[in-house]
This record gives sequence, C-alpha cells and structure tokens, in this order.
Amino acid sequence: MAEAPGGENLLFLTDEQLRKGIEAMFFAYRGFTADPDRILEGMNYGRAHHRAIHFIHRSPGTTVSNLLSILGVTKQSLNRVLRTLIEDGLVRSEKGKVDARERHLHLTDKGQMLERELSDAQRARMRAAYRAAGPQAVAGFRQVLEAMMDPEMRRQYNRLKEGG
Amino acid sequence: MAEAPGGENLLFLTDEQLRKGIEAMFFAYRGFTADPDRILEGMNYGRAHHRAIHFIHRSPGTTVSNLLSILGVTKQSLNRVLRTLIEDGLVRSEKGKVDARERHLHLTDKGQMLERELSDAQRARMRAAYRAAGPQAVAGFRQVLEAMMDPEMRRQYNRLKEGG
DNA sequence: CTTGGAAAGTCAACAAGGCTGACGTAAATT
DNA sequence: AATTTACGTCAGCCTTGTTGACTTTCCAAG
Repeated sequence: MAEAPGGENLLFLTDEQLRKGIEAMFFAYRGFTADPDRILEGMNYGRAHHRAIHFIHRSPGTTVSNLLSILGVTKQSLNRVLRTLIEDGLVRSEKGKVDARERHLHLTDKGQMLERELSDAQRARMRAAYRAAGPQAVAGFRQVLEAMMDPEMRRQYNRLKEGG
Repeated sequence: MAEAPGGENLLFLTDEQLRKGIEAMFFAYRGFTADPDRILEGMNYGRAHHRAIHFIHRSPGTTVSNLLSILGVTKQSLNRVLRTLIEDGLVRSEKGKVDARERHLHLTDKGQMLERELSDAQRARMRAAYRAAGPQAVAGFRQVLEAMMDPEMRRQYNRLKEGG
C-alpha cells in the first residue's frame, strides 16, 4: 500500500478509482432522470419542463432572471419552455408589484399536481438508494457532489438549501 | 428526533433531505460535464462524442452493439457520432475475424490524445472533489450512485469495473 | 446449399432543447 | 431625457436523440 508523504492513504485518488467514479456518475444520472422522463414522455414535455417546474415549486414567486441563473440556459430557451407551461395552465406569471418589469412565477394547482407526480417518482428512487446505502454513505455522497460543483453553482445550491 | 419503529434514525430519508440530494445531483452533474464540454466546443464534437471515446478507450476492440447497450441510444444516433470520429481519424473500425459482421472499435493515436485531454480534465475535477471530501465520503458517494442505477445499468457498470 | 435472421450500416424525416443575433416594450434608474 | 434592465419574441442554427424503411453482409440451422 502506497502512503502519501503526510502518511495519508491516497489509494482512493488513483486514476482507476477516479474513472470508476466518473462512470458511476454517468450511469447513475441516467437512473436519476429515468422515472420523470418516463412520466413526461407522451405529454408534450421534457426534462427542461421538469427542471423549470422543480425550481418554481422550490422558490414560488421567483423571477425569470433568477430562474435563468439557476438553470444556466438562455432566456430564449427558458422562454420556450415557460410559454408552453403558462399556456397549458401549469404556471402562473404575474407582474411584480415593487418592480413591474419582473415576472413572478408560481405553479397553479394543475402545476402542483404534475410537480408532485414527478418529484414523487424521483424521490422514490432516491429514497431507495439512500436506504440501501445508509446515512453515512448519504453524507459522503452529498459531500462529494457539493465539492464537484462549480463555485457559482455551489452558491446557487446553498442558497436553495438554506432559503427553503 | 423521530425514531423509526426499528429504533433506526431515518432523518436522512425525509423529503427535505431527498430534495437536497436531487438538487445536488443536478448541480454536480453540470460541473461533472463542464470541463470536457469546454474542450469539445469549437472542435466539431459534443458530449456524445466524448461518451463514445470514453467507452472505446475503456474497452478497446468493443463492438458497435456492445457500445449501443452501454450508451443506451439508437444505432442511428451512435452511428452518426461514430462516423465522424472514424472520418476524422480518431477511431478505427475493423471487421471481426471470428464474426465478420461485427465491427471492432479502437482509438487511433490521435483518438488517444483527445481521450487523454478529456479525461485529464474530468479526472482533475473528480480528484479535487474526492480530496476535499475524503476517502470515507468517496465510499459513500459510490454506494449511493450504484444504488441509484437501473439494474441493467448497474450490470453494465459492474462489468466495466471488473473487466478493466 | 439454401434460407432465415442477426449485425451493421444508411437514408430520410422529425423533435427537443440548446445556442446566437436582432429587435421591441415597459419600467426603473441615472 | 437618456440609458439600462427585465422580459418577450422572431428567425435560424446545431447537437443529439427518435422512428421507419431499406440494404448488405454473413453466420448458422435446416
């Protein structure tokens, strides 16, 4: 067993271990999105709609520009998704009272129902994985994921974590 | 503190905890793909090319149908990617000697170079995250990801893990 | 030896969801 | 009054996924 200069065992940092982690991310992300994808296919929505719905549910009354910075897409791309959600009566958009340029976004009852269906499915998988791995593994899982984020994304993530 | 019937503390399974995990996956996956994406943008390739290159590197001589089952896309979709990689001299495709219907895929030297560049970038981020979180967290990370995969994908993942 | 079917490849058409660029409008700020 | 900000929209492009139909090659079973 190779020991690092400081006496710390760094076997978990070999290229082989890192590659396994990379492939685990790839395969796991597929599972992560599989259930919502299945629900959305057939209705006219996709993963982009799911993301918008998720974060509007998460931060009711959020503005378009706020959503833009969380999702990291262009306004044209988000707008296409948002427009269909508003037209279909899943999302309500209302002018800001303090700043009337802003649009504040909320889920309608219908939107809440779809959100519930999607997040129930996604949480069920997550719950099964968490239960199988145990609390200590879950803590490690979250630590590694957080360390993997871009600083700007970590900021967004932590704002959501606290704010909610 | 709520205790489960069995006396086990299940606080880590609350909806709130699960939601945090879901968002962590979302933001972390962005970081996970960010560096290779940056390298590929401007050359005529995308994430799909990266995936093909990764798994060909991983299992040299693999067949097209094998790659199909790992990547989980249609042959038409994979073929488009593979064709450009072959045309550009990054991948070599050769008829099978035992079964001449099969095409065995290898990276050329040029392909190896790009693979190296991409995986160096991706490993660097993974290494930083692993180092920041520590070996115990990494073990938990892998456990949860593995539990999150679809059974079929877990099979693929484990085949790669052992076979390599 | 013939034939059925698997493996691989190709063409065409389409959709989702990214992107850029340009433009318009209303409201806030300077 | 001029500029900036927030948002919406039109047009067009790219990547990467999809289905369907079709061909070629070739193994293997009858």
